[in-house]
Amino acid sequence: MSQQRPGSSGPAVPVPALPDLPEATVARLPEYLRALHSLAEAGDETVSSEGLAAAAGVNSAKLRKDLSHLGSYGTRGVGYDVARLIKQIEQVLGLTRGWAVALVGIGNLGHALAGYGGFASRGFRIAALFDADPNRVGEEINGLVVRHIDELPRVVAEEGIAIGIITTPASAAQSVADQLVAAGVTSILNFAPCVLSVPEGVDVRKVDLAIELQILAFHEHRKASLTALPGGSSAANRRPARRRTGGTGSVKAVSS
Amino acid sequence: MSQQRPGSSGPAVPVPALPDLPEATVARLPEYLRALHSLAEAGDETVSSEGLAAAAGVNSAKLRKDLSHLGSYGTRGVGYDVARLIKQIEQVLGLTRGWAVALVGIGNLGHALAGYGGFASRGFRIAALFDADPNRVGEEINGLVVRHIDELPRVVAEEGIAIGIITTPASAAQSVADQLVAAGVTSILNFAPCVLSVPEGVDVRKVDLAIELQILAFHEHRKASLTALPGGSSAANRRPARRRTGGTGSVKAVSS
DNA sequence: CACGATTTGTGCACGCCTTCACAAGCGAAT
DNA sequence: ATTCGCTTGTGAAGGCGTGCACAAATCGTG
Repeated sequence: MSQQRPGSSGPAVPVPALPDLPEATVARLPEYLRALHSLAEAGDETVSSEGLAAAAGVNSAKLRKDLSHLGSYGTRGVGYDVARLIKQIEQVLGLTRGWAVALVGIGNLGHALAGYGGFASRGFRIAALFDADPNRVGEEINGLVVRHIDELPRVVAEEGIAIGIITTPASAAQSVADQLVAAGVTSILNFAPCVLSVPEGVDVRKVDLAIELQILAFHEHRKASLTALPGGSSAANRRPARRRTGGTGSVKAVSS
Repeated sequence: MSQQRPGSSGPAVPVPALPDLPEATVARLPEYLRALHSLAEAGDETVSSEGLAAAAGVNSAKLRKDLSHLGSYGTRGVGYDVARLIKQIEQVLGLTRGWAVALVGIGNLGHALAGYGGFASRGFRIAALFDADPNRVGEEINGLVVRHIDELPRVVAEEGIAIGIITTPASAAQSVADQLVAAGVTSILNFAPCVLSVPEGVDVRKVDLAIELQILAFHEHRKASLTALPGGSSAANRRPARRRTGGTGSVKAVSS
């Protein structure tokens, strides 16, 4: 594998040579990053794969393989240098520059996201707020003034915005997505419960809160019907409180 | 924790025998459900796998396989009966009963979720709001009064709450999770950026908004470095606007 | 009744991801 | 210098999920 690794200390090289990362790994890197920041705050200078895996809620073997994909920097017998690994991951994820983000749809959720502090602390700056409703335009949230969506193209260009967040009702989402794309945005985080149609080259990630609840409901539903079954009290086969993360559980079935 | 699905209209067979659903399928069923509701509103009575797949943003073969897992109800040569399929999926997901949900942490995000209309319309009722801050207790949101978290055990029992949503800061999340579990909640949707530790049998799903942005940033970062590469203007190899959903794109690398 | 058009349901092969298990490598202690 | 304990990095195996391609089934029509 190509494990390019120019001196990282010298920020001379912007992007060494993007390693080929499995999508599953990319999705976990941010979680590792968060865990690392937490460890750094606690004063830890190094951490073992076991320790970091626990903090991130994953399997340690998986963690090691993930890190190995980006030309890992661990020291056998010791572990990983926390500060170094943070820089490495931030580099790979492209977080060394700040990203300007446009937020469209200042309703309930949009309002909350506009005021959410969790973005700024992780390299994202909400650079502009938009809405189509003239009554909302002009309102100030967290130091930002809500603009009319017609200004989108100009502001996107001015601020160098590449990422957009859609928090409009589903009925408006596609239109907003089209406008974002037309304005030059190439990554969209969609909170509206609908499928967006975008041209090749534009990335869309969807977050649907109701869907998350429905998935939980399924498991809840299943658990409920399991307890009311022949197997009797399955308390016996419960393991000694194994700790789980957001991870998936296996879905076993009751035969007939 | 009783299950109980009241005999919905007609269908003689209540719950044949919980089918063994792959987790990936479970995660997609809610999306199909949303698409189906949309089709029903449009007046469609039947839909082909191709049509439904398009509306849900997935491959038609995948859709058929997913549906086949729950003892499919399609008619060859015709398609699926929309109303019937809706009932079927709702049955499997356990949405025939309404789920009472507790929301803990009435900050920016919690406030927004408390007022979010997308839950009620999909079978979830926010039954109670909690916060630890005495200043927030008593506030009324959307007809609900914020209670102190000490009341959690009583209210959970009274309202039959099985699902909890955590929208507190990360520092408080673990403690809140413990309290939820102690009160009898067995499914948690966690918005706090941290790993929760819960006993076996409790499901946790995590939604981290900053992580979503970081994943987008990675792809954006990659796209940016690609355009600045030898290949020249890749405008030529753009396909005629292939439509994508929240789905994943493959992460191809630049070999050299 | 027979036929053709259409669409479902699924066997199969492929690729990705996960997990195990272990050799290689590093540091500390003797 | 050597040994010993610990931890990383990875080869290999297994499982899961995806997508193709096609047989089976159903409806409408003549």
